[in-house]
Amino acid sequence: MVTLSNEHESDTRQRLIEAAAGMFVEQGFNAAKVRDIVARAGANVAAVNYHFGSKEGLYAAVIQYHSAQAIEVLSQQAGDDRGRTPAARLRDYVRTFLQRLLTQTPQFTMSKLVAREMVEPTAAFGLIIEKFVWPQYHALQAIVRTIAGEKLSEELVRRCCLSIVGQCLYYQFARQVVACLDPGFGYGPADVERLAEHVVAFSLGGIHQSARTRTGEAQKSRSGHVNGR
Amino acid sequence: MVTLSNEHESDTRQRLIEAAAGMFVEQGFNAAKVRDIVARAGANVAAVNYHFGSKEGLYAAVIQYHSAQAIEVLSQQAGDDRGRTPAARLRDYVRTFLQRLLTQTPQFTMSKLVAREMVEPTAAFGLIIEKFVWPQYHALQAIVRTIAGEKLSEELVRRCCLSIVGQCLYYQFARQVVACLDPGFGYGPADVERLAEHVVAFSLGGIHQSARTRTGEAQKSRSGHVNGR
DNA sequence: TTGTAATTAAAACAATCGTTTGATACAAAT
DNA sequence: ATTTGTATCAAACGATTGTTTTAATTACAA
Repeated sequence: MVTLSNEHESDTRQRLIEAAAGMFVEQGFNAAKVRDIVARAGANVAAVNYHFGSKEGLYAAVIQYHSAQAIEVLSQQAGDDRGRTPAARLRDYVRTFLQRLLTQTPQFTMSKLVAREMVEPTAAFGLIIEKFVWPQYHALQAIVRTIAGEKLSEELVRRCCLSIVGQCLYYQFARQVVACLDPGFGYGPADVERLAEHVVAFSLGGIHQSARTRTGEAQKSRSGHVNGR
Repeated sequence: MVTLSNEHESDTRQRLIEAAAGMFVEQGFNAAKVRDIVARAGANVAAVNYHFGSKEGLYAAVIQYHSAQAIEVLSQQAGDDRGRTPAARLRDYVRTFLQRLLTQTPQFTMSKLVAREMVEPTAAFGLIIEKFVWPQYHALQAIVRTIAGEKLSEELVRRCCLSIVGQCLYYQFARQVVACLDPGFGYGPADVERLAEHVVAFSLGGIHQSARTRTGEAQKSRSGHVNGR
């Protein structure tokens, strides 16, 4: 209620949101402790309950704050797809997806919060799915469909989409594992750029192969097109 | 120390391990509370510290117990690769990987614990990586290499491997999201079987496409082989 | 300046966590 | 029978959690 159109608009409130966003991204909702958050914000313990009612309220405020920012960016990027090749659209999709997810920039905090919600859902899960996951998922579905040229069943389109986002999200979910299995990958802009190129190429090949293999007779696909023979 | 060759071998100890394994798989190490574990095991709260010293000790015992069982299964499956086509080996790899990861059978608990360690590492992380992730990773690397026919750089081999396991693990990490985006997927044996077929086909196409695109000039791959043009 | 509301701060609250204690029962050994 | 070692239990411990209280401080209007 005090959120908008209030001339005072406490500075502590904003610092709490930013500090909490960092902690929630780095440690998740449950692992992030309010005493650590207020310490990072330079505020008192009671401040979170005073300004947001509860830890959950603070989390909701964090989501709402970065939501507005993220939706704004999302809307301005959409619409310039006309004339572009389907593969180029997939490239853009994967590249921006990975950049927002993996690079350290304090911008695009929302993408990391969404990823957190996937592995450790909170009360905001439904809202996150509706406002961010579904739209992006549908956009990816459209891209995959045009790439496959209507040769894919709806089920296989879903499978391909999940394969694509699964590849990307694994690098965020399992950072420590990636650091072990691929020590050369440093999550820098250049690394992310090359990763995006791989995911795009890999997924383009995967989509076309799925379109060839068809949906029904998965059982006897031993005699398919890409077998090592 | 008291683990083997002890005639008493408390029954409570075993019940604790099994109950704890379930809780750790379902909720993770931190979210699983010892009072819930002992309740499921029908034991007293003090039993955990009496038999295992601490919650971490219980977790270590769970890992050790299912480790032995899992390594046993792993060793008996290896070695029957001779004469099989590379694609068939990838099919076996993905299928068993997904079955162990996604199906509900109390067997193969280890796979789910390994997946948990990836997103929420504990003190056992290093051991898990060394004993389970590395071997499986190397096996997959060998398969991918033979499929690509030496045309892939080592970096791209790693990328392809991570793309494959990323596709699989996403269905375990983000179960709730999958349930939203693909409500028809029920994690039953038939679902997992069809998913495996997709991941194999998708990945075979991805590997071959990666082998075509090559490693260096990712930048100008706009004129590659599979672009929608 | 004074009065009023908003904000901050120190302290404590109640609940929960992993852990420990001390008593008790039971078994095998002396 | 007594001792010793093992196992279980109810109860409580100390630490940490999110939350609340109460008073002090600040900011702004009358």
